[in-house]
Amino acid sequence: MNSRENKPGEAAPAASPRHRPERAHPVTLRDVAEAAGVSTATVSLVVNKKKDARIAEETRQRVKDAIRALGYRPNAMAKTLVSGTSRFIGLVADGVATTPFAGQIIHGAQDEAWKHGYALLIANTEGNRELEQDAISMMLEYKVRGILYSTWFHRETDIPASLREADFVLVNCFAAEPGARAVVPDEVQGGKSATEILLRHGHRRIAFINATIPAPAKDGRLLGYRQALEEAGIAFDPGLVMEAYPDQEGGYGATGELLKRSATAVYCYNDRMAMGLYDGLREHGLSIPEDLAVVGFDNQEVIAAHLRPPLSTVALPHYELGAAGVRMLLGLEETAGAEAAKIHCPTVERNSVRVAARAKT
Amino acid sequence: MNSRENKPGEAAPAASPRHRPERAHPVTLRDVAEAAGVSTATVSLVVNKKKDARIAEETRQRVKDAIRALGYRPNAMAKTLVSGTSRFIGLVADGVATTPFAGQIIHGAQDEAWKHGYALLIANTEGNRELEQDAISMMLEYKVRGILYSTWFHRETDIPASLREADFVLVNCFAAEPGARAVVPDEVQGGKSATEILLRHGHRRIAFINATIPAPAKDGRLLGYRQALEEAGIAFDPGLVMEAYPDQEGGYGATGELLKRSATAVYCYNDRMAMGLYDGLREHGLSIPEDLAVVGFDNQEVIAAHLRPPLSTVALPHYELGAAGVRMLLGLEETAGAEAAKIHCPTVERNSVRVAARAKT
DNA sequence: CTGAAAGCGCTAACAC
DNA sequence: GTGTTAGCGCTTTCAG
Repeated sequence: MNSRENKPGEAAPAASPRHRPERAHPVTLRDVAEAAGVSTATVSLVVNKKKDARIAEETRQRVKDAIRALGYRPNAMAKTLVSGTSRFIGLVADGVATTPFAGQIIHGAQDEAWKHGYALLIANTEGNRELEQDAISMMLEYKVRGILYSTWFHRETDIPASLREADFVLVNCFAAEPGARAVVPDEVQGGKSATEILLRHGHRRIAFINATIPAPAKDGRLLGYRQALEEAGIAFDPGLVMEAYPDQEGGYGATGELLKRSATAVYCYNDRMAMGLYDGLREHGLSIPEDLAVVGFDNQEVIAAHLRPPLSTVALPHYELGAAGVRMLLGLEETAGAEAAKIHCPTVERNSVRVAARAKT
Repeated sequence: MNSRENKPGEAAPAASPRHRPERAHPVTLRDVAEAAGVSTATVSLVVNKKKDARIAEETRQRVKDAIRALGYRPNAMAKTLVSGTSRFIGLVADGVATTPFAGQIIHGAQDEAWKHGYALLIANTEGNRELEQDAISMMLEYKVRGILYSTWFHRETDIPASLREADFVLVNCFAAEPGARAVVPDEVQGGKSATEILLRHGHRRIAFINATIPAPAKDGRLLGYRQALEEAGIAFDPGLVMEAYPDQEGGYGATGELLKRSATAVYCYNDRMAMGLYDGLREHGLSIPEDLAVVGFDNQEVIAAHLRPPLSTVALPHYELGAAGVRMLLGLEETAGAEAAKIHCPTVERNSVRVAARAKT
């Protein structure tokens, strides 16, 4: 049935100009063995650089030459078949590839996986349950070393049944059930850090525009704010916290309310709100940071770094989440207790906070 | 060395609370065959739903039951080993996972690949030649169906030698050498569309702030601008085109120059410049679109959709690039001539252009 | 030091 | 309709 025309041994001089180099690379271990006049076992040993196996230097060289001459490539599938587990790590995401900054989860996972000799197999499920199921099945069938199950924003999730057939860790999400390994951003510390930037610059009346929609981030960032105030010996004033939809329009819309509070600084739930707030403040003829200092959250590069003035904020450690997820999967990171591991959210200072405006109330 | 304690055969009632379900799933085709009292060939046939093979309904059912009962999963590696080529498509990127919006290339490729039964194997090389080499080797060893070689911004590239060992297509980049399949955005059409938005609203004196750095986008977008003017019967005025660094600061900095040109509308090389320009214009007390209409390019969601007013722009079709790349690789898309396929850049109208300001020069 | 041979799990002829 | 069998390319004892 096979209708290849090249007489074996002939170099097949550039058959079709483009398209598949379909000469099907039939160069196998055996071919190399024959060419070098040794057995396949020997070739296997030199290919895998087994330290213990003592091969005559002369033989080794002969094999290496043959490999080069024939353009041999090991067949990873055969290798995996024998060993039983591949060098793949699966990453199923409900939308990280879609959303701007969370692509960093992929990036971090990929770098870390690579570092340990693993390749990333990704599947974007866009939240589609069925697709997700298929993706996990596929990964299982390809004998992945384990699966990273990630979400594009920090939230609780349930664990698809088939996921349990593999070694897995949740990334940027967590499950109610104890024992499921997970890594998430440390929202509380982040909120605390954000507030502390302001505190450090002498502000005492600091407003917080929180999100309206429930999420671990909403609770955590508020808690961090309160902790920071408390440690600074400032009483928590509920009147200083507002809520708005967490995007530019929400931030813009909150301007009026905010100004009634006569705060000297404001900490926004995220950078997008801060961006809207910038516009609102400008319309009121107010300038940042002189009239009001502002800090955001997320460190959404395109926005934060290029607002005028550039926005001080706290970064969501997406890259680290991906990397830590891989490390945890591979058992390189200690799994502390039953809790999800919390990744530190670093502070990024720019110019939207400088001197305390009319500080000291 | 292995110190697992479960007696084999026992259901292992939640042995270790977390970590690997290391029961190594040794359920093979043969196991199913034995359980169902048929041969492996029969099981293989029902698993792969071969239409032609006529299997007694009763037998088929018995096999299915056995499969379910044992929790059988086919081993994709073994399957691939037999067939010679996997259901993988490799995607090597120099930074798409890193950059905000270009992650859409991954997304589009993944969706399209999945649609045809392929999974995506990705590798982010961050421009590192060596890493790139390793990534390609790995993909070759895993017998990928083909490789998508992509760049995070549209540019010329050279083709790594090992890439030729596979079936490949360039995505968002192109090679000097003819015959290499490639898919890129249609910059000229994009530039033309951007200009036409303005034209359609009655503007005749349209400025263009181009980028300072050389790129296909720089040339293409300018050409499109000129074509649009020409078709509208407007003479090209070199005095109306400026150049600036293509980011917020660049756009902001170009404000002064722009205002000297007394244009009624401006088309910016990208959304980031437009964002900076918004700030500049505002400082001059000018409003958009009344005093000046503006359009951008890229449709960088976080920015364009949420500026005040929301920015009209032309989208870079990243998702489509990824999808078209896969289609081309699979031979589903006709490769027209030796040229790279050009993907249409759709127009996204928002409110930064409305009525012609002081139109008619 | 190197070769022979037995599989890894599955598919595809080809019998029966 | 269903079973037998010969590999796919590689690793790995076990002999020699």
